[in-house]
Amino acid sequence: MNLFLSKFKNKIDVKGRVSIPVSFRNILLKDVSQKMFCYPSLDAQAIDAGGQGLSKEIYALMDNLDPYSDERDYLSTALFGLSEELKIDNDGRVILSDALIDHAQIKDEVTFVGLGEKFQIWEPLKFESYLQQAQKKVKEQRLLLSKKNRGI
Amino acid sequence: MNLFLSKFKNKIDVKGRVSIPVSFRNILLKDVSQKMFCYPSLDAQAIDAGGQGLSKEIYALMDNLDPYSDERDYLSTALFGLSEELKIDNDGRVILSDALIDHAQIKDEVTFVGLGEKFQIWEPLKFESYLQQAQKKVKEQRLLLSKKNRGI
DNA sequence: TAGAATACCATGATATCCCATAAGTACCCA
DNA sequence: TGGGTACTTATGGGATATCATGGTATTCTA
Repeated sequence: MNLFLSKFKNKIDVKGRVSIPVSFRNILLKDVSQKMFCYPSLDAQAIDAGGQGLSKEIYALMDNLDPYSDERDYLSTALFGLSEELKIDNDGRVILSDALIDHAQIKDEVTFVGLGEKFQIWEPLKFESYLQQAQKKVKEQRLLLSKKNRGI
Repeated sequence: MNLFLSKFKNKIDVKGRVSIPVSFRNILLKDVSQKMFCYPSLDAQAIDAGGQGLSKEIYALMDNLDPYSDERDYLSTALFGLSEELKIDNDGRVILSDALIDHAQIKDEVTFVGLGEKFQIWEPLKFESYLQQAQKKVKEQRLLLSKKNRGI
């Protein structure tokens, strides 16, 4: 099982190119599409990204919704309207669209964060503060967890 | 079953490499991945580490949570975002990431401490004081217990 | 044909590989 | 039992490969 793990901070050059960390890249390049699927994260100021698995997951999620519901309209606008399949170039780089950059408030550096079956792309400082928040929440809930799962 | 036992103090060289104690290494190398899975310990200033078993345990823990909950987002960020699968080189060494070194306040030496199914990596002095504290706690517990059950 | 997108190349930093060595440990046999 | 020999392990160092990143050339397209 290949998971997106760890975090990496990379630069965006004057042409808007950014290197995908090699460990993430290798997972993405196993797909036939050779693309990076991404869309604005629904609850964070970040970009959600992954391979074909993630794109299929999103399609499936949409399929479960009532075709003429507001919910579906909203989701398909929020997700598909702004989602992209970015081509990975020969050097393992992608160019993020203006819409995605805008959503995540990215400037000239990004932090890639592995989340298992997908990953996120953040503006580095925004991620650091989110991480602190996440760690705090996890610690608060750790007592609950440790009763079911020893030692983690 | 193979358990991580005992403790070992090893050096970190100028390239950041550190030898995994051979008894630990042999357990890790039984996995196909040939990797050491690790992440910052949630409750100690140390690194938690182990083989694929540990990584699967974490993955299973995550799988039990609602896919679109805040709880899952926080936990996957704190765990997957900060965990790593370090490659073990031909000489049985790994290179710890800056983030891990930072968390554990490691300089140029580390203490590997076996904890059964996983192990921890500590800055040696920090581990010694933690150990003393732990032993003190154990003695206190003993006194309490021995009043009810003589001779434990 | 200009501008943008894409492919191709260059480079410094760093990780990885491979070999050397010293200290320790196990082993063997007189 | 003692002493020597062959392994094992931790650690150091040089050579090589990889990666992120910057830049140039080529192709596409409008």
